[in-house]
Amino acid sequence: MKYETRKDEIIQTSAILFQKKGYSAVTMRDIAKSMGIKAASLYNHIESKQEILSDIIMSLAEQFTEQMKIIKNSDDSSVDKLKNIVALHVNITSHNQFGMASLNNDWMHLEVELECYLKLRKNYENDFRNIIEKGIEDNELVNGNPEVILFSMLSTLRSLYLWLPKKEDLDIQKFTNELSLVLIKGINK
Amino acid sequence: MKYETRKDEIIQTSAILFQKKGYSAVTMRDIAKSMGIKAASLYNHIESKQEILSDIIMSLAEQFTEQMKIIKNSDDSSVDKLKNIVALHVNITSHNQFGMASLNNDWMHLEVELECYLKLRKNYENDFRNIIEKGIEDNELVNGNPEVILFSMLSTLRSLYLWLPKKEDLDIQKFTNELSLVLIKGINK
DNA sequence: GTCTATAGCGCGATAGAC
DNA sequence: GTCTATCGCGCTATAGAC
Repeated sequence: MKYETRKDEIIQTSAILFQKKGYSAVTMRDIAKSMGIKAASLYNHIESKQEILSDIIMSLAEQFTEQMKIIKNSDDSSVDKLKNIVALHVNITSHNQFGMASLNNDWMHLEVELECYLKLRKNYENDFRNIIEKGIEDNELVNGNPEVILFSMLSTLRSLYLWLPKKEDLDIQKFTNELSLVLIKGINK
Repeated sequence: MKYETRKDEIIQTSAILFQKKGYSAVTMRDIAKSMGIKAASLYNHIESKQEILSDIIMSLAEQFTEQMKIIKNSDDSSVDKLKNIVALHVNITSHNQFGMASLNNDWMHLEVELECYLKLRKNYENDFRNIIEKGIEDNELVNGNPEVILFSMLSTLRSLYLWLPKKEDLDIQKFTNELSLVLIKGINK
């Protein structure tokens, strides 16, 4: 069976539509039509359109938070921690292509959960930054601007949702290694 | 004077609002309110909401197309061409922070101009890819996967609009150099 | 659990006074 | 060039039959 519950089907169907046009441009009628039912029927399974968005975004934000906690508390070197962060983004994105679009582009349309989301996001970025700064301090990384390094890596990792779907027959493990090489070792010969 | 024409003011004001909430979530009443007039008055200067979006996106797309033509036809090395592309993105983004958000996130809401936009975008990516492939061929760049290199660089450059505004007292030249270093030389010691 | 019907509201855009 | 008033439509969400 493709979906565990009808609510699950609504959320996954919505995520696909939200990726294409964004939360605001997708109507309840669009979602219902994709499922072959009428818009009013959706409300037997969900409270509101807002609840759909909130479910998509917050479950992903919590996955990132949980995994980052494991990575930052490990005994790995800073470079290995960065590689684990790359792998984390590739893994979550490959299992939630569509939801990642909402996480990146539609978080500002959250209502009650907005503040909580922003806090999780800020903490994640701080953990990421601390790992980079520790790597520079320990002479594992070049003595560059940690903000620029953070920005570059995070921008690439946050864009994975746009790019992974294009490579359907992708070997995830191989791709993760290639991306780590480009992001960490650079491209200059 | 801050704006050349009233139409120019509408477009720049809209770009700021589009960055915050996206094209679909911004209403003509929002735009008018930001300018201290009523929504109906906007229509003395523009044809439609769609025209605002189209003006923002297409003028930027044409700037990128024009500058890429100069870069790809120059006699520079591949690495220098890549550095010029970095500088191009930093320059355009620093002068059009808000419009770059629409270029990245709201292009799918274009109507008559959608096809033209997609063509310009595809050509731009092809030119970028060719420069990377030439660099690998000539042994200037490491023998990595050119698609992964393209993806990583383009993701970072396309996210600049999110990041440049946070660094208000930024030395553009210095930042361009730092970013080129990170993207091309990598961060590993 | 899905349907039809519809409430209540806000949207983009237009008409016409000033 | 801006205003008030309004049209026609589509939106989220609800009520109640089946």
